[in-house]
Amino acid sequence: MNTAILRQFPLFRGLTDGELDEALASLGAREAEFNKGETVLAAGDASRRMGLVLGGSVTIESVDVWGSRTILGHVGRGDLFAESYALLEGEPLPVDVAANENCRVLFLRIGSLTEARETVPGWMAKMTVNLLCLSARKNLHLARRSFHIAPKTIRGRVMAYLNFVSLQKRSRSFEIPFDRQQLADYLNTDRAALSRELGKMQREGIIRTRKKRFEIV
Amino acid sequence: MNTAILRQFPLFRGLTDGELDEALASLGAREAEFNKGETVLAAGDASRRMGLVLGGSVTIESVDVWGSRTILGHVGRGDLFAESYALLEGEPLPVDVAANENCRVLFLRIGSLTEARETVPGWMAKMTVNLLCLSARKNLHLARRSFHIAPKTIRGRVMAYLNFVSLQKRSRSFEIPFDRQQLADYLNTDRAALSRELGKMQREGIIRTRKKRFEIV
DNA sequence: TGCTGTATGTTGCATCTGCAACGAAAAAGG
DNA sequence: CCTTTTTCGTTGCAGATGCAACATACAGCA
Repeated sequence: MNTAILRQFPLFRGLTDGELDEALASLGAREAEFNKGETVLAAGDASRRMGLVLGGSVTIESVDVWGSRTILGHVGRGDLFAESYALLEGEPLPVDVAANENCRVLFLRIGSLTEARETVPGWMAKMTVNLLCLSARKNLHLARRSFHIAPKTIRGRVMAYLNFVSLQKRSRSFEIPFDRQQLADYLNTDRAALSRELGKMQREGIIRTRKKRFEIV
Repeated sequence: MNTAILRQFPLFRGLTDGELDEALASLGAREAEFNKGETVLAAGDASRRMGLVLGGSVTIESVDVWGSRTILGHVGRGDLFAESYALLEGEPLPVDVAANENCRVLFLRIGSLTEARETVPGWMAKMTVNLLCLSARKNLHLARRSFHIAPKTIRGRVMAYLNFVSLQKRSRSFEIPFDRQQLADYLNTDRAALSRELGKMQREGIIRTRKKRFEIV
């Protein structure tokens, strides 16, 4: 395992070479490769492992009792998955994780981070802080999206989202990181209906848009 | 400040008396009372404080540029608010926090928890772990709700939610913690439309329900 | 018991949305 | 330059949803 590469990831930020080795050993680090379509973690898994995507990407999906599959999100290089479940006892994984393309994953049993102990090794203190930051950031994104989806009309959602990006970029003219289909998925709506509403908003002079570029009038 | 009471809260779990005192001092703990309706934290606040509700409850709300207010959530005794923003630099608070009723709040500047340091005091290690657990748990709830709201029809949302509660309680018959209005709010839909759909599902024999009691057939 | 306020069910209606299908435009690839 | 693929806009239509208004059931209380 190439520790030089691992240290690039936020999860291991600040760790010395020695600490990184200790950490990997203590957390039962195990690297694995998956081909596109293979199952990385199955729902119900109680092995308390989280994953760090070293390369490629995985998909979080849910299969309900009727067999219909819902994509809940994508996780790319450098990002974690199943970390909340790995941390909390008694929370079985409610979703499946599948390889979105050929990918490499590092599994870590991070449950031990939360066990009470007399003295805390340096690597553990640092990784706990790193995990806390990552968790807080994921929290921010989840809360933000939940806010953008809250309005019951497509127009309301579009406004909430564009308003947010505009504030973030400090400009009334900006580009969004989504194409139409992705924006529709993010806003939990239909692409055609989204296009229709965007067209209507343009005709009303509220916004101007071409492709990923938007302007709020 | 009554430290005996504070130690009941998960945030301070495992801290000794001495550690708790140190922690409160180092984090600039400040207790404050608010009357119903008063602003606890205003959007844009960059003071990097998080809040712990000691008594009563507060409301997270957002006011958009048109002045319309949206309730994003309630935070009750023992729960935290604004912790993700307090932890992450450069993330201004995007929402308002207001007193839902007369309440007492403990403010803490927890940003220092993430600063690199040579030696980590005991209280800091413990509180970091506690915060990590709380953050992970909040994450779980956010992800769960986002999953329950993902279906585009009311029926789909109801099924997703009831399916989850049923699995959690390991029974096809159970009570939910929401009344109709609250369930509608949680599922991001209209109460009347929800009632209509529940009635339809009953006539179709999919479920049986009276008040908060549900049975999946 | 009777009164009152709250929670829940019901319904009409205008509107919105999902879905499917199609064509144009742009991008990608030879 | 041409072909193929992907992205995007448009539209018809059936069905779902939000909203408002009202009826009913139920619980708390004098």
